[in-house]
Amino acid sequence: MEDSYPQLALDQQICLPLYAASRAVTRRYADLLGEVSLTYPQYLCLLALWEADGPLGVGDLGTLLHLDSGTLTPLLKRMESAGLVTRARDTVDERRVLISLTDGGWRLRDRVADVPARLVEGMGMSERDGRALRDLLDRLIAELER
Amino acid sequence: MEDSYPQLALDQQICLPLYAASRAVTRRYADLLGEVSLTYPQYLCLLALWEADGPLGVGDLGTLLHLDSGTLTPLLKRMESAGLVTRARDTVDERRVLISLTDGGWRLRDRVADVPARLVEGMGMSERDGRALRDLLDRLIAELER
DNA sequence: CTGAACTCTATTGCGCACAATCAAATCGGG
DNA sequence: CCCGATTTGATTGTGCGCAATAGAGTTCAG
Repeated sequence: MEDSYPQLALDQQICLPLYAASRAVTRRYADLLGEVSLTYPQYLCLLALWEADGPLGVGDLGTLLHLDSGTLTPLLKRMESAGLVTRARDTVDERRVLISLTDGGWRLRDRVADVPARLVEGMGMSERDGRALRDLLDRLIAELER
Repeated sequence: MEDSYPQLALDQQICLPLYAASRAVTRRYADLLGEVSLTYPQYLCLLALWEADGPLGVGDLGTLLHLDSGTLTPLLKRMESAGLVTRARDTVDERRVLISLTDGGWRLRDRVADVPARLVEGMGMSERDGRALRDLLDRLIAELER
């Protein structure tokens, strides 16, 4: 066996579990969100808009979700086609496009209210471990996005 | 403010940091791997092949990296075009396609040997926290893939 | 007032991810 | 030996992610 590159061993990498876990969670969300024809990033946009309780610019959503306009623009257009949001130029600053929830977008809130609980249930993780994980990840993000 | 759906608050979700951290790490890898024209999943394939020290089937790679053939087939064809691997039917079981490293694929090993160290450096995470994070993620993956 | 710098979104192009489907090869019970 | 079930990889179609670029709108120094 080759041990000349121990630092390249697959099970030494922290990146692979992070990458695999993220995709595994996304797949689980896809199962839960398929019932209401939402993808996981679309669901995240709705979370942000429900919480903001008012229009958000594309850039605001990008900041909240760490996504850029190249991802968000087509995603938001699909959500507009699905009747979940409207897109309108800000009359004050016409560079901005304001995303607002439609009634249909608001209505979905009830239908996904149980999703977080159902997800956590499938993760088999204690409250304490969950907090520890979120804490480590938040620190990692802060460090990497400097 | 709306507090009727506390479980839908963005900062309560564990999914978002996981998702954002994974993409942040991938972006960092893209910076490091761009020098040798590798993408992050391609780099993971190489890690697996270097370690196996012999041909792997597409399915073997899929198991190791938690990826399926729909992702791997075109990815491996691109790596074949780049002269890093060869793809050949297994003469014993002709359903299988064996992926082997070329000399060019082996040569990259030296050129990326410092990547893990450079990544960890930018993550600003102690050895202990790194182990704790990997441990939590491994348990999460095991639970979600049941 | 004006033009250069800056901000914000859209577009393009490429590379994943993955569900669904398919076809070829292999295996296994009868 | 044969046929149905299983395994394996390829294909197709949709939806992200993101770098690079473009272009309209805004700001601000001079």
